[in-house]
Amino acid sequence: MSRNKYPEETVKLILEEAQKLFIEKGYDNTSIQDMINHLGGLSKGAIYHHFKSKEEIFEAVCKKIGDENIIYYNKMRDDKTQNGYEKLKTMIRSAYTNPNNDAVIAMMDKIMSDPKFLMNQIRESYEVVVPYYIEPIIREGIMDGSIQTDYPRELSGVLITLLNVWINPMIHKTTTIEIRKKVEFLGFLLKSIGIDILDEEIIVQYIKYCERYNQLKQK
Amino acid sequence: MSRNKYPEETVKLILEEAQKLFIEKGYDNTSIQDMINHLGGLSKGAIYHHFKSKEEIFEAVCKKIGDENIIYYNKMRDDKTQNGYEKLKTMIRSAYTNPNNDAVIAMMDKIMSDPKFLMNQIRESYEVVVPYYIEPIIREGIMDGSIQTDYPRELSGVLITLLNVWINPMIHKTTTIEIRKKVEFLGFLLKSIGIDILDEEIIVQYIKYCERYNQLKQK
DNA sequence: CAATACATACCGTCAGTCGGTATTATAAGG
DNA sequence: CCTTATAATACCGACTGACGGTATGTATTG
Repeated sequence: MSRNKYPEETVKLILEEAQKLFIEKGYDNTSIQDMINHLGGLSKGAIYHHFKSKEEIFEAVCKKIGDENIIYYNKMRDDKTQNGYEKLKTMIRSAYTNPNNDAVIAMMDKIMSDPKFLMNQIRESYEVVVPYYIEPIIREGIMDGSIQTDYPRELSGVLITLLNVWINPMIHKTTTIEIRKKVEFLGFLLKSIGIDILDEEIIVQYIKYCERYNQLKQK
Repeated sequence: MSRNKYPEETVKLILEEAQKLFIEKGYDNTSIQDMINHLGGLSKGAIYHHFKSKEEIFEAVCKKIGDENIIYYNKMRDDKTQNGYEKLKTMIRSAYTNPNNDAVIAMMDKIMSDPKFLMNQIRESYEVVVPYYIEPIIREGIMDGSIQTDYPRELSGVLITLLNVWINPMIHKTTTIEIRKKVEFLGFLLKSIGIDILDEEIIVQYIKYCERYNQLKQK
């Protein structure tokens, strides 16, 4: 391929293809040669001109995915029409209502089954999502009186951990019956520490989401 | 090396060396050649005679580590001198009082920093530790009246998740001040759902453990 | 003599390198 | 303002060393 006047476009092409392949086949099973084959004429030298290692490509892809999510997070956090309690609810719901189409579920599943991506996801939730989104929303809820707690930071961490890890069907496989007990218990737990936020609507939506995931896995 | 009359001894040697290297350098950075170099004369053919892949060696090492832990878990679970509540307390304590020597802390840290090992650890806690140890102990506590809950399974999962992931200094780096708030909140949370189990003694021990870990990390 | 426990040479694949080339940006001189 | 020399950049593609894994052979055990 001939030299591109705007190298960012080449970088963008590489990252898009890398993301697609990483999600499709996992980090280890995607080779640089794979990327070259899908990039129509672009050479190995080109890739290594823009990135110094496969690892650096991985990190750039993670950042790209993170940046895309942050657009939605910002919208939710800065929404003037909702109070803290409502925002937190929206935030929780967003974890499994956006991905109601099967493609996104499949993508998430691939990501979660790759330890490298999963660890990145967990770390990012503690380093970005909690301090810049969940905690500020809870603090807003404290200010406007819609949430009561003395531990906004810790509550955020626990909430994210349980949603991301414990209740995540992609990490811990569960049957439909177990799912209901788990999410009901989570509701009871949150209510016990002052946040009555998992209503029947959210619970039902979440169970539906898990069931859809289990269906997809069986095939 | 000449043929060994007792091949299990060769297998044991390989696994011991593999475990040492995996922990020291991580899974990806340990090569089969590394193992050969440390196994004094044993060849690649020997390794691949006993294991069909590097992945299989990894799984065997994980099983080995798991089996070693299970000995301690069995002792705690089957101890006739303690009731359910006391056993659960012992179980929680064991996570950070055994490893009071720096070598074990360093080992755990290495394991936690390798996504492959970490995922294995999380999965095993859900598939083995919860159903065969934590949940039975909590059920015993319900029977003998020392623990009150309607959700023994879910409570076990939440407990393990928060101990293993959220409060784990090796996953989520925290300062001494943050540690105290986190563990206090965890105590409050558990108390709110009916298990008043994190007393001042456990809290202080845990903080000491984290501080020691942070000291080791600074060097 | 059959099964097992190894040794060794070898293979394909991979991430990464390096010397080279073509294109663009920069800047000096007319 | 336009040319021209020079430097910087974008990219090529053959090559390297290391890796996981295999095939074949050999000595030892049962």
